[in-house]
Amino acid sequence: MIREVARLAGVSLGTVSRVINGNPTVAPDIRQRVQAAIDKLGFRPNRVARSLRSQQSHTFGLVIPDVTNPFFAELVKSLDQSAGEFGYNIILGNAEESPTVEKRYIQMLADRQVDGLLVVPSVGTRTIKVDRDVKVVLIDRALPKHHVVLSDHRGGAKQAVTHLIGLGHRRIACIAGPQNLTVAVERWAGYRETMSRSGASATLLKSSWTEFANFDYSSAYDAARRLLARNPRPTALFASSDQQAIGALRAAADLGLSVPQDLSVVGFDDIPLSDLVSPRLTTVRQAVTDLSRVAIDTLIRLRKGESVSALQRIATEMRIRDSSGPCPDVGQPRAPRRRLGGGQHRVNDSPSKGARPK
Amino acid sequence: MIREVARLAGVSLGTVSRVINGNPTVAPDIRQRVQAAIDKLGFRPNRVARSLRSQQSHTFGLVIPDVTNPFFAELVKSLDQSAGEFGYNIILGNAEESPTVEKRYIQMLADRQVDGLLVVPSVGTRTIKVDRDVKVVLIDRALPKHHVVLSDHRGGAKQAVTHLIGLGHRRIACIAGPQNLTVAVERWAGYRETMSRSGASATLLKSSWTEFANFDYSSAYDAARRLLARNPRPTALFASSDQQAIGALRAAADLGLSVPQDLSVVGFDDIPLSDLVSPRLTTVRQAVTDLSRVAIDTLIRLRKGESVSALQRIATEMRIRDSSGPCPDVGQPRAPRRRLGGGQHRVNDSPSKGARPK
DNA sequence: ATGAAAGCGCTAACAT
DNA sequence: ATGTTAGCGCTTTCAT
Repeated sequence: MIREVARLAGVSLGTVSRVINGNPTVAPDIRQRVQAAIDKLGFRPNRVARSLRSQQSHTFGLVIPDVTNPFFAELVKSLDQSAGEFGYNIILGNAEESPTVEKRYIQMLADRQVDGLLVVPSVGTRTIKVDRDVKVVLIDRALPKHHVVLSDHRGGAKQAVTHLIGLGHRRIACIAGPQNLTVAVERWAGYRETMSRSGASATLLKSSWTEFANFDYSSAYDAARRLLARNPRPTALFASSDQQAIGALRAAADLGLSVPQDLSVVGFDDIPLSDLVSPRLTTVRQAVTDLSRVAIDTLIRLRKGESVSALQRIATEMRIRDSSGPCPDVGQPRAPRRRLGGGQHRVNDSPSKGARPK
Repeated sequence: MIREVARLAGVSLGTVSRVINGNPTVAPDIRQRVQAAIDKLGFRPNRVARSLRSQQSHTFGLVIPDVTNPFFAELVKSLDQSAGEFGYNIILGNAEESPTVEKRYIQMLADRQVDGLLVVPSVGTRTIKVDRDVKVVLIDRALPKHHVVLSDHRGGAKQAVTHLIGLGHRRIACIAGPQNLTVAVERWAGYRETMSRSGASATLLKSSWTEFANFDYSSAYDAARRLLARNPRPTALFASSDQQAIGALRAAADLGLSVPQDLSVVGFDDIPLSDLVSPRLTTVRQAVTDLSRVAIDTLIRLRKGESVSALQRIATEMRIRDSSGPCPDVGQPRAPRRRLGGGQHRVNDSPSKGARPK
C-alpha cells in the first residue's frame, strides 16, 4: 500500500509519510509527485496503524446517559461538529444512565487510545476512573475533582422565575429534578433564591410548592397533577426541563386548564420541540454550541498541558413564547402585560440582557 | 505491558495473548496464573494494536442523517445495544443529511478498519462507495445494489388508512414525505392503494388530497394548513411521520379544530413523544428493536461470507390512541354540528375498540 | 501445550 | 531534503 505509492513516486516510505502528514521539509516537486501517486492509487492511510505508531487517534470519546434525550442528542450533534472543526472525530457511547455501562464504555474508549474523553456522567456516578492517562472533560453535570463545562443553571432558573414574577405571578410552583444531579439542584436553588428575594412570603417556599420528578415527560406529568391539585392552585409552574414542562402542559390540558390563561408554564433547555408544542413553550435556552466549543477547546488545551480553570459556566438566555402569560389573579394593576392574540406569536428579546453580573 | 504480565506469570507473550483471546489450548493452571497476573497489574489490552494485527476491530460504523431526529436517536440506542450483545461496539457518524458529510464519515470509518458499516443514507445519496472491502447494510432507506433492512412502510400505511376508514372516514388527506426517499414513496403508495381499494371515489385521490412536506414539524405544519383550507375539508389526516403528525396537530389547534372531534390524525413511527402530546397520537409503530437485531445479524453473516437476502422487511403495528376518532360526518347522519370549545381537551378512550375487522 | 519470531501499516529518530 | 531503520503492542504462524 504505502510501499506501492513510494515505488510509483520513486521515493522512500518516509517521504510518503511526510507528505501525508504535511511535513514542510519535502520539496514541492517531490510532494507533487507523491500526491499524484497517492491519488492515482487511491491510497488512504490506515488510521489504526497511524494511531498505534503515533499514539494519537485524533478522536475523542463521548459518553452520554441517553441519546434519546433531545438535549443530549443536540449536544452530540454540536460536539461532533465542533470536534470536526478542530480535526477530531467522536466516538459515541450511550450509557443508558447507568454507571456500570458508562464505566464499560469509558474503558473501551481508553483502550481505543482516544485522545480525550467527554463525559456527561450518569446519575449515580461518583467519579470517572481511566486507566491510561486520558484527559476527561465533563459536560453539563459536575463531579468533584474533574474539569467541567456547564450552563449557568442557577442563573437560568433565576431568569425564568423573574420573568414569571414580572408577569404578576406570585404562586409559582416548581417541578424540581432529581436532587442527585447538580443541574437539578442548581435550578431548584435558583428558583428558591429568586422567590425569597422577590419578597414572596415564606409560606410560598414551603416544600409543598415543589414537587420532585425525573427529567422526563411522564413523571413530570404526575408531579404537575399533584401541584395543580393544591389549594390555592399555583398560577405558574417552573419546570426544570422542557420535557417536564411538556408533561406539565399535558397535565394542565387533562385538568381542563388553559395555558397561559389559567396557568403559565416555563421550561428549561429549549429543545427544538418546545417551539412546536401547543402552546409554544417559554423556556430557558442553553447555548449548546458554546458549551460544545468550550468543551472541545478545553480538552485540546488540557492535552497540550495548558492549565484550564476547572469550572466553566456558559450563560443561558430566555426564550419567551406563548405558554407564559399574565397572572389571572392580577386583573390590571400589576405591570403592563401582553395581549394574547389568537394564534399569533411574537418572540421577544431577552428582557434581562446584561442584568446579571459576570 | 503485556510483557510484564508474561514475566510475572512466568510464561511467554504468546501464552498471555492466548489467554486474553480465550484460546482453549492453554492449560487450566497456566490460564489461572496468567489471569491472576493480568488482574494484579490491571492490564488492559490495547485495542488499536489488536486491530492492526488481527485486522478486525469488533466495531461497526453507523452513519445516520441526523441524531436529533427522535426515530434515529432510538435507532442508535437500539443498534448500540444489539451490537453489544454480539460483542461489537459502534462508532457513530452524523451526516447532517448531507451526502458529502456522509461520504467523509464512511471513508473515515473504513480507514479505521471497522468490521462493517450500517448506513441510513442521507437524502441525495445514490450509492455507498467504500474503498476497503467493508460490508455495508442499509437501514430504513433502500438504495439499489445494497443490502437493506427496513420496515414494511407500505403495509404500515395501509394499516393506518384502513383504521381511519374503519372509523367512518372518507375524506382522508395525506401529508406525504419527500419523494426522493423510498420510505416516503412507500408510505404514500400504501395510502393511495388503500384509498382506491376501499372504493373511495376517484376524485378523492386527486393530488389535491396530498400535500408534500419534509419529515419535520414545521414543513408539515404548513402542509396541514393547506390541506385543512380545502373545501370540503378532510375529516382525517394521514401523516408520513410522527413529527409531521405533531405539526398537523398544531395546525389543527391553530385553526380552532379539535382532535379527534373535528379531525382525526394518524402518524408513523411511534416516537416516544407521540404518547405524550395532547391529544395522544395514533400511529404506526416501527419495531426498532427488530430492525436493529436483524441489521446487526445481517452484517455479521455477511462478514462470515454467508449469503443473505438483499431486502428484509420488518412488520409494523398500529398504536391506537386519542388523535383518531369516528368521522364527524357519520355519527348523526348528515347534520354537521360541532362545538368549537375554547381550549378544552377531553381525553377519550379509543372509541372503536374491536369494531374493526382484522 | 507453549515458546520464538515475524510482522500488521505506519511514524519518527537517526543518518546522509 | 530524503533515505534507512527501528519499533508502536499486539496476534499468529511455525517450531518444539
